[in-house]
Amino acid sequence: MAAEQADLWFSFVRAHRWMIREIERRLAAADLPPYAWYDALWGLESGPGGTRRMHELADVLAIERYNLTRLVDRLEREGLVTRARSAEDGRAAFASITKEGRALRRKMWKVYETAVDELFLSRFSGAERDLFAKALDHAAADAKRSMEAGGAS
Amino acid sequence: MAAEQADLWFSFVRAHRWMIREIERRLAAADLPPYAWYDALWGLESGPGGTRRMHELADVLAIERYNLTRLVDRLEREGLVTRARSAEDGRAAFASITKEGRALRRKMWKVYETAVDELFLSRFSGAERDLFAKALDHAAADAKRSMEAGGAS
DNA sequence: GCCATATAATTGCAACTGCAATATCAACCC
DNA sequence: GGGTTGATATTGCAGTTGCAATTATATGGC
Repeated sequence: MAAEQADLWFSFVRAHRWMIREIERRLAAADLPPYAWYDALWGLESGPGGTRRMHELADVLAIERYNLTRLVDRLEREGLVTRARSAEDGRAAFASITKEGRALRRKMWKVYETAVDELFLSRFSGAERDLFAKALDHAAADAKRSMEAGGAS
Repeated sequence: MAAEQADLWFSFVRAHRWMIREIERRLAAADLPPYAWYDALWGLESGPGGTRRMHELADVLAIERYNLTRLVDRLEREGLVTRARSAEDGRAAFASITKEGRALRRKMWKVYETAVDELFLSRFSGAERDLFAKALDHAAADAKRSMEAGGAS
């Protein structure tokens, strides 16, 4: 906004904000839980046997561990996820998706995918999708690296 | 994540998350307020005479009005913004950026811009920036339109 | 084995957000 | 010109997030 050059960044932020808001609205309108639940359920379902260690899941989701703890609390309360502790490493905790969790994720995916396809992906050609996905992955990796370097100071 | 096709979307979300986190980290490391303050300050500074109506500012920032009310509360408490009510329209409220607000925004911009340039924009060529920004603006407009249509139901 | 250090998960508390009122005023209509 | 409708800004409350501990366990040096 201040510099002509930064326009892409501000378009990026704006697009993200509107997309998330509209996705949340559609999920709520279909009586489904918020977007974050989908992410967590898919993070588990995509792991071996529908299970992941907490800190690994936090990494996959790119959220903080303490927030994951409480997100999993909520999912557990709804019977979408179960928790277990490791025998080998007493510190480790695992979360697993349940049958109900899988069913809910599929239902959410229908709404979610439709919105993303219709509002977002339809704006890009196949080649553009590839190109931009690569650039964004690089940016994410850079930011993550910078976080880890700077955060450790 | 679930579909190959949706990869651009998930790259988009991941990149956004890491970028925001890293920007917040750098701001905090420089003893500066959070990212949202920058947005609000710039939203005001870019308006006529550094002033905007509340609901207009909420629109520019793409945040909810009640959140803006409280964000402006915080900014006002720090002397970065002043509030005034309209004489013509008793409902209207205006917010204006102060000298201190402008100074702080400039300081934040240095940190913010550096991060965005270094981590994000550097990943795109000039032509890509244009192309991508346009596509994102379209997606944002679509999502906004869909919100307004669906929200009114 | 014992201590210092590191890692994993969690929790307490303060700050922030979303949703559903509420208060205030404007505009329209008959 | 009084009553209904609509818009603007704000607030109460419940839910969520971030930060700074806290608890529990593992690992490496000696």
